[in-house]
Amino acid sequence: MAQPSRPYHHGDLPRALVAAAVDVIDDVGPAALSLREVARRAGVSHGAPAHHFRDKAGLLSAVAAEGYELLGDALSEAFERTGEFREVGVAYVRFALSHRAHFEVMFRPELYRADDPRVVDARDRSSAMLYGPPTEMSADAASGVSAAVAAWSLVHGFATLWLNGNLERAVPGDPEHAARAVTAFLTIQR
Amino acid sequence: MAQPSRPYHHGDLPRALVAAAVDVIDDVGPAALSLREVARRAGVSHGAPAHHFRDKAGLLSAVAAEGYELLGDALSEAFERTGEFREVGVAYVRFALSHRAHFEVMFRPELYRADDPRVVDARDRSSAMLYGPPTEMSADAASGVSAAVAAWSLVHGFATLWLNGNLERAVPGDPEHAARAVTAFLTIQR
DNA sequence: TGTACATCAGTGAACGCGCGTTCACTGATGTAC
DNA sequence: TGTACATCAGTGAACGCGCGTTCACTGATGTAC
Repeated sequence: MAQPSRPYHHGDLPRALVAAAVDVIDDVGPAALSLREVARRAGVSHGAPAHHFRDKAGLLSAVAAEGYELLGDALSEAFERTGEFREVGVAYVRFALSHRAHFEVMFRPELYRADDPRVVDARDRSSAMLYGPPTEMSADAASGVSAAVAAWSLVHGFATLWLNGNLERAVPGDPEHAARAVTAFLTIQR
Repeated sequence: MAQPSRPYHHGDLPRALVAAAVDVIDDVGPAALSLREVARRAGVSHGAPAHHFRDKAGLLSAVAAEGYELLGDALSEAFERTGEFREVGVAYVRFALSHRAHFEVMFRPELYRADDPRVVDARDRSSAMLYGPPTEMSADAASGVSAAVAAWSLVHGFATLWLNGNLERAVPGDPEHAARAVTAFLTIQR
């Protein structure tokens, strides 16, 4: 009987490498990620990642793209489920906290190729949920944009501060609950 | 006549090294900073930094501490000058944009020793400006904390998104003006 | 005024390490005939 | 059914690099006597 050990061909190494990269980032942060450690965790030789992603920026571009895709999905889902823009913001925070590695890469564009087509597509799609959710914005367009920027800033700042451990003392409870409470201070008519 | 070249003793190498570190971070970001490059820019041998800061985390702790000190100063100054809590938020954004290197280090505590006494002191002092500015908070304390967290999140998120280039399309003008506009969406009674 | 000594700041050679990248290779798979 | 060949995936040795840290040293300064 042949050993059931790993076959020579992996099957879906690109996906496995992205998963391993997320794993590494959870442990050491996005800047300290090395291709060799990713290969190690995926159980392949250290030359293998270059085959699929060319270099480190290529791999992180895939992580960022996947992140924006997941974020876009999460935001649409929240709006469709509740019909409330506020819940889109809560979903943004929930995404950041539950996909920390993706989130951290996404907002460090110097680490990957921000003009990668898949990244651009996915980013535009999730931006659309933040700037132009499928309801009418408030009367004039400029203040509508400002309102969207204010909302985005609020939830992005909350998520960032939470991930950095800056809110632990002030907001000891469940972060999602706290995020919902914090969005109550925004006055956005729609 | 003796050459007016650099004397053997520097005079204030610790200060020069922190300044060089800020310079390096402006160029390559806080994660890619190396002690050797800092020493190179300060014009000393690569062994010299260890004399004053022990290691990289030590140097970055000094950058973070200086950052929190400058931030605390900026926030108090804004409140004393205008008497408006909103202008404290605008000052927060102004600080982040004009001291990018400090700001980026401050909010990446994994890069330095967050329990360094000088860091703790300076951080507490600037936190006090965010959480307990010298006016009475709104009626009940809990919602006062939430309000402060909301305000901090808003300006922190705005600054972070701006620094990452995420707002360029939506908010093309002067960031400080945009920041002031965005804070208008916060309803905080005081 | 001068000498000896302690202290501190900065030097530069040396070390070992993990990294990214390259490249000739081998294993596995699919397809044409 | 079988054989030859092309293609793709993954290997592993090799390279050169910049890094952090260590350490014996040398230069400069201050102080005691």
